[in-house]
Amino acid sequence: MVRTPLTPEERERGERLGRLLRSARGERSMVEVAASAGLSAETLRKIETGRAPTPAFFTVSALAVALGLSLDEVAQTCVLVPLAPV
Amino acid sequence: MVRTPLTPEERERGERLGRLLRSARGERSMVEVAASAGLSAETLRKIETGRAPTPAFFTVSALAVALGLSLDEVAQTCVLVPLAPV
DNA sequence: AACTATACCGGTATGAGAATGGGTTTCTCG
DNA sequence: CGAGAAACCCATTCTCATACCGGTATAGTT
Repeated sequence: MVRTPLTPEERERGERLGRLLRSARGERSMVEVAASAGLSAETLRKIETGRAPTPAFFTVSALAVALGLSLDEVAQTCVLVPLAPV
Repeated sequence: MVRTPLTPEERERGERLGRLLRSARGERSMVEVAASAGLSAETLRKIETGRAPTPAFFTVSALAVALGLSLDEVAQTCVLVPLAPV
């Protein structure tokens, strides 16, 4: 096995990331935010809809800057799923 | 052109990210940190050496957790390169 | 009704991340 | 000297991110 396919958990994580980014976008248009972050609107749409569940680090970083988000908060929101609590 | 090849600037950015992660690793071994972050040692080595200049967001996120780094600081350190100074 | 803007969707193409395995070097310790 | 760890390097392979295209749907405006 060379490259493990994405697990359902990873896809759910991507969906959480997408929902977070979309809510942060608010009323602004996809085209505007995507241009502000330096990526295509199609890519932004796929990330927001969860169809690109594991985007590149600097892509998310640019989006966080464009949306005024903290990367640490973004990561925590997406990763901190209730798994194996104490 | 469907997928633009990485520019030299993007590769330099990846090298900065790699140097930052390596210095944060300190005396710990690659195998240990990679296992702690849930990725292979080869992948960590490629990221540290800049041969994987645009790693996935959650990969860097897991590394930041394993190394005790702030994602925002990581992003700033890598993106905030002295370009076009006054 | 026609036009515009926005977003969704499927398909296509390509570059690159991620993992594996094998090989090499260097260092340290028994 | 031999064994082991640690890091580097290369080749291969699978999967996916990114981008562009065309088409569709909806809502708002004129």
